[in-house]
Amino acid sequence: MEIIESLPPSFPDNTYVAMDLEMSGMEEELLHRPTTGKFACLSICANSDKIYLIYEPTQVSEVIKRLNNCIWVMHDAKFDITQLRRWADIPPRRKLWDTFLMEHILWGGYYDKFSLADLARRYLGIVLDKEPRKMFSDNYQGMNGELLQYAALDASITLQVQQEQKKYIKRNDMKIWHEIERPALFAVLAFQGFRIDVDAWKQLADYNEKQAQIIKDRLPMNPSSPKEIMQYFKKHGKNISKTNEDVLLKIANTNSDLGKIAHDILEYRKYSKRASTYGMKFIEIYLEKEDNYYVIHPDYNIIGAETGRMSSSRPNIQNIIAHDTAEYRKCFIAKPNHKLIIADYSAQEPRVAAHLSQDPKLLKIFREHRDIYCELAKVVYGKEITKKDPLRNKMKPIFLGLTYGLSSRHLAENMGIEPEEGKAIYKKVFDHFKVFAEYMENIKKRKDYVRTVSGRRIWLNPYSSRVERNALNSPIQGTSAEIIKLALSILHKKLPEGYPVVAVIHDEIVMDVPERLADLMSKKVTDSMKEAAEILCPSVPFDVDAKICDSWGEK
DNA sequence: GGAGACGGCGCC
DNA sequence: AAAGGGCGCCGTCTCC
Repeated sequence: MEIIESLPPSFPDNTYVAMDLEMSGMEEELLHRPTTGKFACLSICANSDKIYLIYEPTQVSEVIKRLNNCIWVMHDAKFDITQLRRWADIPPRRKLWDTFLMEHILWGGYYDKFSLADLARRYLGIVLDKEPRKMFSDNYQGMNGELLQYAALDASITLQVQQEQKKYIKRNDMKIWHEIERPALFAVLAFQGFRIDVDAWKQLADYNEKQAQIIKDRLPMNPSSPKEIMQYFKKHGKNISKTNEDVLLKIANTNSDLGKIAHDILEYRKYSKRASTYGMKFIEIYLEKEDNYYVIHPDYNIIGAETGRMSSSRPNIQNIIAHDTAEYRKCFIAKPNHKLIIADYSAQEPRVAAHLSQDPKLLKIFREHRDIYCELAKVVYGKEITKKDPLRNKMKPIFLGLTYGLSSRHLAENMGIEPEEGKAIYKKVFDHFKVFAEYMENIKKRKDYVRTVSGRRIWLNPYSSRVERNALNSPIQGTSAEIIKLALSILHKKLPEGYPVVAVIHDEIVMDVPERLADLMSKKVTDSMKEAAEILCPSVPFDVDAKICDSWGEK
């Protein structure tokens, strides 16, 4: 391996060129933000034996310029591009190969590890020593011989992995990359910060911390310890093997001393969850000042789940409390003189299921824009109900449950009915939606892989007890994920300058736009979401609800 | 003292 | 007969 400590030349057009950026002194919690750390080096490699290294960030823009017509190969390009944009203009580009995302497209569900070291071992039989990386984070003293080797090797390995991956990549995998994942990557890179009402959040954090402490003080054990809870209950004549909400709620409903304890533990759990997961840490670590207000920028993982769903972390914005209270989402607000647009698909997964199964009765319901849950009530109870009927909410878990293989027994438990009744409900639903039932029966037999509508493979583990449920659910969840990703990128292309998306939550897009543009932007996001669904699931119309609000917590 | 598993629970 | 699909984060606990 020859290391050349200088700028790379201009390679011929469409040369695969691996790049790997090393940063020093990055804060662990903020690896996804261009706000901490310093440029250490960039290694560039078009031939795995010859690596160019630069140490000066001032040279980044020249490198970018010289390599503009090459196909960039990066392992987790989201990180490198986020950081490199501190020193050079890098618009969305077609000529990009992300070995990390490509590996997910190829082997989602098959492997569960996707680091460069994992890929090096899988494809090249090389065991990478990740120890030297620590020298970039702790106490960085500038480049030395060992670090130089390490940085150069990463670029070389990335290129070699890409060359191996290429042998497995089929035409359709490239289509998924170029039409779904790569555009979604650049859309996510363009997300803007989500403003937070810091004072309101702090007040919630304070309050819940205090409440949790009050209850903890009067309990005879550490209520955060399932072990201690079980020991305590055993000592008082009640054997339990789990201490989750279902179990404790049953005890809490008995009129006894233990019932009071169980009730208190559940209360404690509620407050302490809010004080910890949604507490001060959320505020202290991730806040960024922007003009005279504060925003957060979560880290979106483009393929966060094996199904293709995105995930979010640092902080996870996709699990902010929504059902019990709106006060948390009310802390997410529009910027000064702006409005939030909250747009979500109505019954996205049932529509996807209709498209995948081509069940004529399901298709008819959606084509006539009827409400799937009201229709379900008709099928199950023979009752015509309106959207306001409380029965409608009871129907929701039925269809959702079906799509991930919920057993009739658990369905009955959730609905608070007898197991036989649960069974009867399933029978009625399957008898009515016959083609859907056949689709489910067929797909759950698969043991190798299933596909989404784009043709993405999701590998199954035939030895897992979940294999049937995964087979049922993955095409539906995975297709839904593709729809929202495509919607994000269609919207991105409509708004290349200043893409005002601030969050995406599986079937929902949140934008923060100047008030005067609110109606226009609301239409743009709605149209983009409908177009995306139309492209991937053309047999079903998708309805989108869009609201213009001041906070995320408004109904 | 740190890593990782686990129980638990927030969301879609 | 049968752990309800997918995540990330927290505190606890075990192990090294």
